[in-house]
Amino acid sequence: MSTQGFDRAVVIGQIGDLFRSHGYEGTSLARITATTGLGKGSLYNAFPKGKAGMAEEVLNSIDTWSTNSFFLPLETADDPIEAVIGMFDAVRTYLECGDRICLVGAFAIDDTRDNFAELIRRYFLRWRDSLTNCLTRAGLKPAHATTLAEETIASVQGNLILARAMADTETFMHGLARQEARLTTLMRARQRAG
Amino acid sequence: MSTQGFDRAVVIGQIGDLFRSHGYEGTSLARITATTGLGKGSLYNAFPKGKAGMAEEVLNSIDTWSTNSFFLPLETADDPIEAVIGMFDAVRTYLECGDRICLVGAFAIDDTRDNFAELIRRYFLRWRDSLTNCLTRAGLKPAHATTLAEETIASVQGNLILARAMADTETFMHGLARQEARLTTLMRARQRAG
DNA sequence: GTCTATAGATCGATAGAC
DNA sequence: GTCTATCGATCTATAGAC
Repeated sequence: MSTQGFDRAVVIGQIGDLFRSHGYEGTSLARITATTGLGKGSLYNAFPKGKAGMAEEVLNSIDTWSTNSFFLPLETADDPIEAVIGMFDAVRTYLECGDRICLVGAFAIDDTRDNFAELIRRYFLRWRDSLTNCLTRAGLKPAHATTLAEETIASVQGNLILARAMADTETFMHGLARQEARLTTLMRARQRAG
Repeated sequence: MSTQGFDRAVVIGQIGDLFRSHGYEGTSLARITATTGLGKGSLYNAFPKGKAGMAEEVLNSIDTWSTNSFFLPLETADDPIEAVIGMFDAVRTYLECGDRICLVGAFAIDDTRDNFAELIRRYFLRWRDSLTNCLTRAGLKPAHATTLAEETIASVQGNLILARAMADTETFMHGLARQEARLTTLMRARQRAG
């Protein structure tokens, strides 16, 4: 039975935020019990695979959220420019203007990656390919679109690190705004040309 | 006396690589003794402040290396274009074409940052300002130069994450090459105009 | 399903022999 | 200066009462 006395989605969100703050290794079960209010018994009942299982579910929930919020819109929206703008808005909201990190990217940095390699790889491939798809439908050449997509994702991840390192979230917002303008300008130029 | 039976620089390099692979929290003293071949007694004799002290020295050694390898050249070289190319070469060498991560950036991601905030902040500010300085001397407007400098650092950090996430170092090399071409093209244009 | 108690390993750090 | 032995705390995970 799945008659649990707590909201699984809420708990997954809380655990995700712990991973964001302390990293995978730095997030102890003691911290998780303190934040969620659940005992270890409840946690292991809900997540039989322990901490690794929790991380997997957190990553999957991020994937689901991203799919609904911008992967699918990028792949199917009638107006590609709107979809790109929507992606930047979603990213800004999700990353709280640079205060919050991208957990998938964070896990990719050290050997935490090796434990979730396929999930991480799929996530970034999907992001790149859905954005490439969108830019292509806007009239850009596929090779150019792929390059732009990779540069956009790198821009998000890099500006996040830079903003955190300099303790200045405006750095993140400005960097994202420039990249957004770069894409929309190119798309609008194609729109006028076509 | 500093009569130690080992090469301190080598040990610092080994510890730095451990931090790169496992993160700060994930790097245990057991791992450090296994890799360096030094017992805990030797380690605490050499680093009285323990793991935090080791991390501080690792970060300082990276700062020193970067200062000599590209901060100072960016600030003083007669030929700004050469200095920018030299910076990209140094970064490619240091990060082993994307196989190795930037430890300062990695520490900036989670709350490890809080323990080394000033060191991390100073490092990225110096990088940004020395590159801005170089681009300005090449004839670019200061505001534009600062923006380009931030975008370049973000590009390095972001392409590193992207390459690791997709398990493809070519992504990193291509991203870096494009950013390098972007900067040198702008500088050469100013050179012809001036 | 949730809790407390606890196992067994490992953590960072220290003490003391040599 | 380097080692081994060990401390007390903390780690992930499990057992068993309720």
